[in-house]
Amino acid sequence: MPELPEVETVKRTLEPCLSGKTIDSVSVFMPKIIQEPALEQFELILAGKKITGVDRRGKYLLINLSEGYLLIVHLRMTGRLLYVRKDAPVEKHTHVIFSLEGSHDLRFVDQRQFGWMYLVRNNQLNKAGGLAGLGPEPLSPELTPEMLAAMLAGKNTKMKTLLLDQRFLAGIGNIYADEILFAAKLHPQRTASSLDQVEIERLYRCIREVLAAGIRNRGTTIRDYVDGGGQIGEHQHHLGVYGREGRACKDCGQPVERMRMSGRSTFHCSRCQN
DNA sequence: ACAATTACCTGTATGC
DNA sequence: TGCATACAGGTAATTG
Repeated sequence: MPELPEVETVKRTLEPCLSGKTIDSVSVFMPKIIQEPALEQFELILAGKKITGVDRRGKYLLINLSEGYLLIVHLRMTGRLLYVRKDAPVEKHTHVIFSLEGSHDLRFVDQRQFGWMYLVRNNQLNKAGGLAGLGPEPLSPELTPEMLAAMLAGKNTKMKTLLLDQRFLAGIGNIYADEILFAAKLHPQRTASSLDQVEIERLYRCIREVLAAGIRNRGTTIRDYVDGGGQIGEHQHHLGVYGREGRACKDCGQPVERMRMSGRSTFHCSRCQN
């Protein structure tokens, strides 16, 4: 569910609440969420650690802890990390509770149980899932149009598939992939190597603009997504094609089409996107 | 290299 | 009302 703009919004809403707080204790109700280390170790190590900061890499949340530890969380489809008062009722599908010093908990809630977390030393983040293999951050200054051109060169993969590949760029998912291609006027089935320089520069600009707009609007809430404070996003009101099958394209009025690519619903306007 | 399918889960929407 | 089916923002593993 959450893509880069949503995870970034969670990060921004949690950071001021968590930084400097000590974790008193941890309760895990769904052991399979914890990938590493063993459950007793997970709870034992976390007790007494202080949270020193919160970062994001792709769709991963990185919670920095004292003594060189790092808690890595991936929300997958329906995961939520919520900063809530300790006296708030424990909602359904609450799988982990971090009891913090003071009045609040950090709770991990996940209806579909796809999310997971790793606790590692902060020099061993290669231990956690696909984190080490992530491509560049789409919004970082290090990504230039020239670099994007080099990444696309010689690839026969279709653009929709490529944008979903976390090793290509980190953090783009099904909604923003469709929105980026619509903004860039590129058909989802175009192959990477077929883009000319003008199209690459347009793609570069649209990747950054679309993701930045998602962050500005505090993420897209279709059904489940909320930020660290439980607030829904607003970007669903600004979507060009995603979820708009049969409705008029905002640019040309022709009905938006839906197809299936890489097993995912893919929306596009066949008049605007070539 | 690239594409397509399945699995992991629960909940919701749709059609009959 | 019940029941079956399809689908949902992600990723990893498997097969072709």
